[in-house]
Amino acid sequence: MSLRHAILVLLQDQEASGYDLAREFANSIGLVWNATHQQIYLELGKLNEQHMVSYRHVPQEGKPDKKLYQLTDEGRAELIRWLKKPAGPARIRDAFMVKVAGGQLADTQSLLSELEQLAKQRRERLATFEALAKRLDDEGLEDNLYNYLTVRRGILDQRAWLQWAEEVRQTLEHASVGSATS
Amino acid sequence: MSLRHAILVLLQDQEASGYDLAREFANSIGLVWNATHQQIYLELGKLNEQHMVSYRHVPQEGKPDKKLYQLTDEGRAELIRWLKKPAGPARIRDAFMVKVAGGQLADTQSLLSELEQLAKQRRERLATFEALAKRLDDEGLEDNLYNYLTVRRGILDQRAWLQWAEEVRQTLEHASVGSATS
DNA sequence: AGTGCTTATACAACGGATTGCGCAGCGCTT
DNA sequence: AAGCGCTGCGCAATCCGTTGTATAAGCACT
Repeated sequence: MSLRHAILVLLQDQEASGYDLAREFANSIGLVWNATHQQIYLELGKLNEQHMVSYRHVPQEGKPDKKLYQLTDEGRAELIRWLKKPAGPARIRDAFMVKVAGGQLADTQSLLSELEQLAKQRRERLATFEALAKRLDDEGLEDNLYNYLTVRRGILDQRAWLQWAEEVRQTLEHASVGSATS
Repeated sequence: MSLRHAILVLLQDQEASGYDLAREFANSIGLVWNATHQQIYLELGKLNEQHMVSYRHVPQEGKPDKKLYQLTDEGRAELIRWLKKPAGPARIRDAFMVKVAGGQLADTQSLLSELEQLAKQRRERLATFEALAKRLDDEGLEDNLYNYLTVRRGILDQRAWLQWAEEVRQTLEHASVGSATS
């Protein structure tokens, strides 16, 4: 029930279009809360009706017009109210992990190749986050404290995942050498 | 769309009742895929209709009767089919992280106390997982390989989170000393 | 005696989320 | 010239998920 609050948090720093938000949900914030563009446009509509956000229409050439949304005082008040309440428990749906848990019935090779593919994505993300963390650090942490901490979470998460992936790789390669050498 | 497959994975090892599964979803598997009991009972009903699982009725005294479900050949086949397809992207909804991202507007002290509360839970989980990993190791990894790897994921995840929490604690305590000493 | 937890299953209602479709034009590649 | 991908918005249907409620009995605590 707090996609709305994730949006309000994003709008706290800068005004943005639905499309901008969708991109942020696909990258940075997406690691913590994901949403598709349909969901976002719908929620922006509701937030607007409830006077939590307002928008100005920006005509563009070559591209479709856009609506730049910003927080209203009421939106900011709602956000502050929400921040005071304890957060609900985190929910995850990680299909790959379910596959690992059921690994006995799976083909080890295809599991390993999927693992490698995911590891590649994680390495890229890690690089992005490390660059971003450095930039925020250079700009001065005082102004970017919470962004910095969020990015740090991303970094530690990627590293932990990659470390685990390395363990899995070694374990499964040994196991497959030991049992099923074609 | 793969709560069903998570259930099939759990039933792969042993027959279980809906209630048993609900407990597993609240603990081990819940870190990777969460579901409530209503969802589970509903899905078991559907899986039964589709002949992916079967059950035997077990009368009990003092407690309500239960249905012990097990995988059918068709269920196992479906699971194998699913394991071959690449897994969909992981989805997360972590409200606390959204709160951290919006931390500028929050009360630092209440954020820190919520952090400490979550850290406590994570430490407990970590201890449980470490004990479980040790037990699986003692029993022989060959038989428990995929369970072991899943538990390892849990361990590394808890450690990474706790490390981050420590960073946050230090950062925010310094910051609040620097700026807002009551 | 009353309250609340545990075991065990299940329905109903609502709201949130995913999927599919549609419009519209620009720029790049094949 | 056709196809693809990006920017940008949006509706509709359906599916998934959460919350509330119900039943039923035993056990522990107050």
